[in-house]
Amino acid sequence: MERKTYHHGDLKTALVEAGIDILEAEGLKGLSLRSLAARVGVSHTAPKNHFGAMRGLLTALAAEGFRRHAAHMQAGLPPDASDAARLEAAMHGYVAFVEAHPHLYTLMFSPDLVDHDAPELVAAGTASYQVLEDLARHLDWSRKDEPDSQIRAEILLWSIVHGFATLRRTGQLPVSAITGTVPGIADIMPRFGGRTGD
Amino acid sequence: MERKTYHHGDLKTALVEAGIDILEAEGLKGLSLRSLAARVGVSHTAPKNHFGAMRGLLTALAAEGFRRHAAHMQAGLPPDASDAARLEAAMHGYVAFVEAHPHLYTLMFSPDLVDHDAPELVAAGTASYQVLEDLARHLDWSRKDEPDSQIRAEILLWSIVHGFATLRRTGQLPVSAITGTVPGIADIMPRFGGRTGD
DNA sequence: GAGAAATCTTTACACCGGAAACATTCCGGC
DNA sequence: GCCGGAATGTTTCCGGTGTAAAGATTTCTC
Repeated sequence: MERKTYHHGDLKTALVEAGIDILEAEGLKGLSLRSLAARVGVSHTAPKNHFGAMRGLLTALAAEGFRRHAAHMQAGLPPDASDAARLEAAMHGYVAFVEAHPHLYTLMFSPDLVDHDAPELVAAGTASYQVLEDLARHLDWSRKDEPDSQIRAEILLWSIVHGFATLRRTGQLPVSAITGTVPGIADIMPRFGGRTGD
Repeated sequence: MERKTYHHGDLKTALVEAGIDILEAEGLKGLSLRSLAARVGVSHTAPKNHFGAMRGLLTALAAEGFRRHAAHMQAGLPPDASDAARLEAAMHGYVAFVEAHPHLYTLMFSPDLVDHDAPELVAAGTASYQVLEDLARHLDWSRKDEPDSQIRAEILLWSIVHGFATLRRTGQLPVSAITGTVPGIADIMPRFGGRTGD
């Protein structure tokens, strides 16, 4: 990739986009500062000006991943459906995103590769979590014997969807008619005990 | 580390032990063939004879991780307790192991680093999963409207414990009185809908 | 005990992330 | 309009990494 001007113009966003492209095409092992810089048409030390070091770059990629993750869930919500149906759709979207972008999702949950305190990453991750939380809030998870049942239900919900998606992504779950299809998540939702209001 | 003989004698197991030590002490980034070989007192190409390449070594470490994971859950089971209490104990043991060995557990679920088809790894992983499955089998998860409720319940169970543990490990869950303690897992078990037989 | 196989070392290579010094461009204050 | 500092990008160099190839040493097998 060539360019005429000494300055790139919008190198930071170009690096993030190219980085995600490489990540999705070749996985983390194919993503190096040098391969990335070459694709954008820049020297391999140019990214340092924008991301500090490799960790900063990966942090930016993870943050962008969270933004796309949240947007993907939002985009798949049926506008006029019940709260339960909307939550179910978000869970489907969650799992589908992981299946479509396994390497990106893995990076998003790789605290050893990423600066997990970076404000951009925290904001994006929180916003992503909020999609599920907002939908769950409208359902009634209360149990009289549990004072914190709402937050517990949210954590349980997130654990299920994250756990199921990562088990599938890591190939631990056999892909069969029972376990392989994303709708399996919805099928087990009635077990929650929450009254969905249908 | 020095040695007198040209041949090490039991290099393979020594490499696995030292590899896990490094992994737990310094994380994956601190584990290199060279650092590992230096610790064992061997040239950095010696591991190739036993593991082929880095991927083979990491696969062996992951397999050993699954064996220790299963053993840790087994060791914590109360012998004379109810089936539900034993399952609950196994879930606690599961989460506790992840908390105690975060880097090792991450490696165990890193399909990009590991040869996920290696017989040794498949066997160890299956055995680990069997611990939970065997305990869950004794409980009644049946729902008349779900033909595959047993396998669905197992997957749900595994998703919850794996999801919760990895969310904690990756620092996504706030560590508070509500969400930070491992017993939180047990608290939400009644939501399963399974009749625990207590 | 001799030849084959296993194990370990040495050497070399391509690639990597990062630091440092330098080149070029942009931009705000005059 | 221009000028000096700040951004941005390049070049060069360094230590570290995994792996391949060839040679050294030991063990195993017949």
